[in-house]
Amino acid sequence: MEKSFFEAVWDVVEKIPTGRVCSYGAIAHYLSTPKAARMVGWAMNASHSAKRAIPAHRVVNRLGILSGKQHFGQLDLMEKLLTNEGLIIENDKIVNFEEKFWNPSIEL
DNA sequence: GGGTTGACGTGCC
DNA sequence: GGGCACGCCAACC
Repeated sequence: MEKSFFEAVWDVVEKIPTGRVCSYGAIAHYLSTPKAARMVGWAMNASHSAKRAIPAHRVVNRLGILSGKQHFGQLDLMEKLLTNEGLIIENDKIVNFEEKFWNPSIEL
């Protein structure tokens, strides 16, 4: 019973340290499928069905934009969560994105 | 098996 | 610098 892509993505996402963020592309690249960044986002969409709690708010696109905030129910929720973890959000974008960026390929 | 989808990324205008 | 079009690949119907 091999883990599906979703589970593999979730496994990586839930390892993102608090106060750190990651991009879909970085996760996809870590899974040796750099072109499949869209699948990571899709896995996030399916994270609601996951048994474990997936910190999907720590996953943004490569620009550090909270592209998936509309999937959190409240548009303020994702930003609020990240801000609560010490990140700086401005116009739905992480200001200190590069500073807080967490690359699984390097740090994991 | 085939077409559609999607919380992306890159390139081009 | 912002916006649009194409590509990419796995899951879903």
